[in-house]
Amino acid sequence: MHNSLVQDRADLSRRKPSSLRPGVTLADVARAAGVDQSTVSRVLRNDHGARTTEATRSRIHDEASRLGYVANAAARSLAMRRTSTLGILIPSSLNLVIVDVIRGAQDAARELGYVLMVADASELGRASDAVRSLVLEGRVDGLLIASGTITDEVTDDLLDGFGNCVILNRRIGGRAPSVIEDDDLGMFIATRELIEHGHETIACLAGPIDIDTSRRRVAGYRRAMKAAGLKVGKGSVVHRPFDEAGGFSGTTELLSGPNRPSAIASASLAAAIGGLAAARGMNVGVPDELSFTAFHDAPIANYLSPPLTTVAMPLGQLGRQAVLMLHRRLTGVSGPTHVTVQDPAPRLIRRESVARLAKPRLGEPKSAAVLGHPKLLRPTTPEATPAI
Amino acid sequence: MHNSLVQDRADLSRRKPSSLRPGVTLADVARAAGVDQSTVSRVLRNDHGARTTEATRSRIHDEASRLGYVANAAARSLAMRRTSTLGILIPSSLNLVIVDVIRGAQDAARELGYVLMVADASELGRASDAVRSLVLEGRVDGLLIASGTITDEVTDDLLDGFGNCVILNRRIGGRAPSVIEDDDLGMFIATRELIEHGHETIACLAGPIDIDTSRRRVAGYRRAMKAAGLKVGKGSVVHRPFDEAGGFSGTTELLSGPNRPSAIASASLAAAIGGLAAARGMNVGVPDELSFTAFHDAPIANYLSPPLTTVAMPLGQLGRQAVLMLHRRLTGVSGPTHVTVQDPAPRLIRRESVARLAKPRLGEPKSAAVLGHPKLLRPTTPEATPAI
DNA sequence: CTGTTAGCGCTTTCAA
DNA sequence: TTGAAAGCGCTAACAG
Repeated sequence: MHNSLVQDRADLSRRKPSSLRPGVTLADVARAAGVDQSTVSRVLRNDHGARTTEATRSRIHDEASRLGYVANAAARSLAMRRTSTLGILIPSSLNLVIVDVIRGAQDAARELGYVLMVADASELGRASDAVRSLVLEGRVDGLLIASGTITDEVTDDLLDGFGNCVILNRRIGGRAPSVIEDDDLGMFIATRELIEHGHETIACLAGPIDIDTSRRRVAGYRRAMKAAGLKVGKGSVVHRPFDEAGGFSGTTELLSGPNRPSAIASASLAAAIGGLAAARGMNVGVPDELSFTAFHDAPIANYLSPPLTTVAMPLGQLGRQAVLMLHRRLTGVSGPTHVTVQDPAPRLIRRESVARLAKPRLGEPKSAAVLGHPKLLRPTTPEATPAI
Repeated sequence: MHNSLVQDRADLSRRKPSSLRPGVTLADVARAAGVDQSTVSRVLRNDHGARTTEATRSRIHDEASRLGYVANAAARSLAMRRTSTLGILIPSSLNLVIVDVIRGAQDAARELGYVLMVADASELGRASDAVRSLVLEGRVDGLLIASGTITDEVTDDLLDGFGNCVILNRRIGGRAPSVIEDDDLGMFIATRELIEHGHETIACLAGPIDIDTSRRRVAGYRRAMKAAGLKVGKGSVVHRPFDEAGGFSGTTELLSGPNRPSAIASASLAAAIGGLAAARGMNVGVPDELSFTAFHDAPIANYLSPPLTTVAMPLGQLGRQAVLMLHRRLTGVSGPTHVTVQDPAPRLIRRESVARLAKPRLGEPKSAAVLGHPKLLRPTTPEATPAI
């Protein structure tokens, strides 16, 4: 009596122009199966103490699938006080490599039963607005921050009001949990490759000076130089944004300076692309007159002129580990709050942008006097990639 | 006894140390302001009939901001039966240009009061899973589909159960609302540029043959050829995936074929990058021996060798219009269900990959004698782009 | 093993 | 102008 009345009213008022969901609810299934909705809830969710008759159990499942029941996320979130959703804030200028991070994070999130919601860091103009709409409005249980644009200020806000976030590839005053790649090692490997090809005057095309990620990469470069007993000349490290234009500008400066390097280790892929263009513009042949390495790998590296030698970092693991850490925090499991992804080690991918230094410095001939032997590495097999 | 055991177990597993939201609710504000929560709700939302005393009004605002109140999205969604969230499905292999679409969509969404949730089309393995978690679970009010990976099958499912979606840059059997760019015009413009430089044997590096986007681009190419009275030779249109590898392979085929083109109009940017590499690999100089144009523009085009002449499409508007259309549908406002973005017209960006045909074709091999006149266009000024 | 009963935090009639 | 009350669809004690 009362019930049917309420029911009708609900149906009436629900007649919005276009209904969003199929609209079949737990109650519908319950009615159809002749049980209470709490029973349906238990069964459909495999509730722990779910000792249910096989009969009702299957009846419920049948009805549910017959009606096409899907639980409503908002209702569930409200009742459970958790959304099972994780957010990831990415730089507004989507760079070449972030997609690997996202993919890794997404896979891990799915495995743990979360939905990953990616948000452009410029989504609401400023990052703090994004934080507001995601975190404060309770759209996500936790947040991955993979954007260098987020200022320390915003991050502080975040950390104060909301502990459930982890920073990717950036360390901020040790306060926020973070997972980083081994930037130092990666850059070390790239630089070493250059050194092993006989280069001694090696410059570093670094990122913005105020980002610790950038500093770690420079550190790896310096470490390699030191290990080889090489000096880092004055002005051999230039700081520029991690993009093509930055690389162009930085490389131009390096090549115009007093002691021109015979090799450049770039701290990013995009900058290396710009650097290649700059060298070309100054008629400096790569790799004959200038060797070049890039940090991070992407398919495009294969198709540049020349194909770029890069060091591929375990970006997918970065995303995955970040999700795992976040999950631990959300579930109260203890664990490290700062991890450096080591597992798939940085991998040097030799292509054609590094050559042996043409003439040895100071009559110190390198034993393997083979000149640059650009292996004619064929680009990889085409794989399907759809249009937008 | 038994019960408390279960209880304990539950509590244990539920031990979520860190609460997700500040947790201040409408009731808290109401209590603090000494009014009912319904009043707070009205005031804070500027309810239309909100005839409220200025006194209570400001008191409520004060308390709300003092307490740092932010409405909970789940509760609101549940009560209002809408999430004010829009989803956008993007290709798992994030291409160079999708970011502009996302940005346009995001801006429009924000203006209309939506949050845009971007989801990798491979989020849950298959697109239909993504649809499930977004649409069926009611996480979004509507969905933009900007992914060619989504098969027509999945799309059909979508359309059946859920009308509130619009397809970007793809038309599917006329059933789903869609907004597309003027692919035909864009390709026409690129091809015409080639024609105006004296080329007659012009090939088209097209996308997958079964995607209508791709067909429209080819149509533009053909239209330009026809308008100039030029013939499209047999095998002058090759279909490949819209990526570097596809472009590499397609270009290789074109350059190896019987009647080698003096110019290639690529139907995507990524493919053009691969094409440039292929030409290089075959020692075919661009633009001296081969002119090249690409469809869509991105900063990287400036830094290739040679810098690519492209046609920039109004991708931001594409995203924006799609959101507007979706919003119309959600609010029951009528309007066109198929729009072609015309407003910022496709724009040809001349760089250095197109040269005047060295000498009139006699169907003879071209000597590398006369060259074009590559303008030494400097790459654009560096702009800040942060690291991941 | 299943049903009853309270909410989760918010919106929204309907009264006052 | 404001308050009371009834849900939105779901989960989670608790009782039977």
